[in-house]
Amino acid sequence: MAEVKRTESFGEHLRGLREYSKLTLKSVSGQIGVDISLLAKIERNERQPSKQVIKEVANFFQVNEKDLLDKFLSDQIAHKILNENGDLGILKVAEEKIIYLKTVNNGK
Amino acid sequence: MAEVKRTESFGEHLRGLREYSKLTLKSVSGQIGVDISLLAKIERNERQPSKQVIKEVANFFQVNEKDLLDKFLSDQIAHKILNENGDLGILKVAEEKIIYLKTVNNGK
DNA sequence: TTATTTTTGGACAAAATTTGACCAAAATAA
DNA sequence: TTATTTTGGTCAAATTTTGTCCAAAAATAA
Repeated sequence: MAEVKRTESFGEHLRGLREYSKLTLKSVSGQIGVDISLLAKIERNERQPSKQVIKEVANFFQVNEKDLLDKFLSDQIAHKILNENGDLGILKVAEEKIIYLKTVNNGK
Repeated sequence: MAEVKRTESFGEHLRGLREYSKLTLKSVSGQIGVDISLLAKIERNERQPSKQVIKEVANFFQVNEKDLLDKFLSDQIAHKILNENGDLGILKVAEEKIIYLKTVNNGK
């Protein structure tokens, strides 16, 4: 199996899965029903995958869908902070807010 | 000065600043040139502040603009993870990605 | 109480962003 | 070369976000 790199982007990961399987974009795009050009752009992080695409890709490559979604989410967060020039400390604050909101909205 | 609560949302913070100053929405909205209803919604986290609004608010209340922006950013990240049901571990991964990308894109 | 002020909630169109689809050119492989 | 694969760009449709406006609700003052 391809090695797991934590800093790898969603697109890189997806491309890795496909190349490891020795499949072409055409083949994968055909089987999961996603436009070939769109899929190529997702692999290059030029377009975002929809939830539907993430699900189909996970099924197709037999990987955990939640893990894939989380990988995509961490990409989005990293890029948001990078292009807003946000401080790294934001992440700790965000974590506290999440924990706080989870307990406050407990039940709801 | 009003106490600093780390888990406080951007809107709550903004409302706190205004109430601490004993000013009405009308007064503040008039002085910074933002529609009163929009400002009220921002305080209730029903609308997002634009960068411009954040800047004007920071100037008006004499608080650090970057801190305010970071407070807003941490809100956005917290909510994103909460409504995508993302794992808390995402934050650590995002941090690694940010550090990685900063060194990789060093100079650019 | 009534009158005034303040805040909220919703509707609306304009603007901005995101989406999937398509096709031709570029790059790679046979 | 030819065939295959990947890339880069355009496009309109769909979706989301934006600021503005107004009326109702809530709070405060008289």
